[in-house]
Amino acid sequence: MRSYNQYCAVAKALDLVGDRWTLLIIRELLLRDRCRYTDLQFGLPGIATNLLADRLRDLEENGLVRRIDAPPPIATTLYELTPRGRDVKPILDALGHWGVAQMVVPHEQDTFRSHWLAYPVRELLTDRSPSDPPVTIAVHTGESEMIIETAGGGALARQGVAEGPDAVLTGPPGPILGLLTGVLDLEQAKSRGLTFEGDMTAIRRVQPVATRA
Amino acid sequence: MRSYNQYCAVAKALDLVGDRWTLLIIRELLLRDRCRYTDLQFGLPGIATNLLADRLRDLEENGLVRRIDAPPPIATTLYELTPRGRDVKPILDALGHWGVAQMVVPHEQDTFRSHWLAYPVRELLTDRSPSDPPVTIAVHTGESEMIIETAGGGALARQGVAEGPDAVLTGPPGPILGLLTGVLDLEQAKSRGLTFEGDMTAIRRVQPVATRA
DNA sequence: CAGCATCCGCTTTGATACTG
DNA sequence: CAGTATCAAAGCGGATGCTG
Repeated sequence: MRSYNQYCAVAKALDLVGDRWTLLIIRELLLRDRCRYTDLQFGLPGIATNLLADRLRDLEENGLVRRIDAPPPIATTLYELTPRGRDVKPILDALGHWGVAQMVVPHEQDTFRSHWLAYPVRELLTDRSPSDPPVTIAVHTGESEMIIETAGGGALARQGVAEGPDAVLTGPPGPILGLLTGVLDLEQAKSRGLTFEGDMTAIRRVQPVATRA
Repeated sequence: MRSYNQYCAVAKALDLVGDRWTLLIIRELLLRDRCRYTDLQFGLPGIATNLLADRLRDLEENGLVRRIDAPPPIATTLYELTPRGRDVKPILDALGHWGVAQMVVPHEQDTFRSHWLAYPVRELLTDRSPSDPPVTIAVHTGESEMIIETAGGGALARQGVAEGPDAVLTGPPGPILGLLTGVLDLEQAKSRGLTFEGDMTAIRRVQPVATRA
């Protein structure tokens, strides 16, 4: 809880959420809503367990996180954001929007969790024909199945199993995002480990208009 | 340049701008445009000089900052943001927007620089009667004079000397912001060191509508 | 097993001093 | 002015141990 000691709005914000790992903890709580300590650990590969405990304590003291002692049937502590903590979302959105540019070249040793897809999908993909019935793309990458759906003129990702998807993407996240964003064409993506089934027009529909392969 | 090694847009952004002091350096370069090493030091009270040098090197390597060797008449190095660096602005805006809530209680040992007013003024103040001719408020706090002006339905702060301002605020930044935001009334602000001259209706005009004292 | 606390080697930070 | 050099202290990451 070191402070910059500057009477400046940005510095005051960073005093509370600028420590290493803190914004990523809030990312997890935003993406997964209320969850357990172990869920947070899973969603934050690389964090030391004492650091996670420390940060959660700090966040609780500062009123961004609330701790819920679930009743006997579950008998575990759950963590969730307070309203003030949820207000951090625009900061993460801005970071995500700026950070997607850094994802085009996936790094070899990067870890990955399925639910992280939410940011690039929302920031990068679109719906080129919003008046047509929505399309569904099943994505098999990481630890759990994800669904990408067109909605409200854009595209959203959520966890779940698609019934009768228009397309199915399987493989590592790099070529999957590469194909979805149009940075890679189908052949390039396949050569990097992607398996594709279904209708390519569903893919083309969500590709961003500007940056086409 | 430690990385989280997560294939996630937010983590990738934090890999580049998440280190301590980095976002505040970008704040300075955004607020002051191109400036010298010493100007940055002045705008970043508390930073160690080696850290500033390290961060500037990292930022340059990552393509966010450009170094300009000014020709003989000036004969000094200037730093400025690249387009990619300027794209960080929405992140700082989101942080500033969220962080102003932390400014209502100024801390005793906080340092202050006049140009930092830009964030709370833009985020907090408004123009309650945009159709009327604009008002000007001179602010004397910190090391240089600032002008607050209504414009485009809101209020902006910039460095400069006002000619014939509608009001003049002098004193520490806490009560000045307190009065401007309506958290303090004139008597409370005066008792905390504020000196006020001019027309209170100019102050009331920029006060936020929701949180009135 | 969930939820930490402790210990330890290493890196980063912050303060100061010094140099071209 | 624009940094580099040095060094103590704090923070971090990894491993392990403890408790309900």
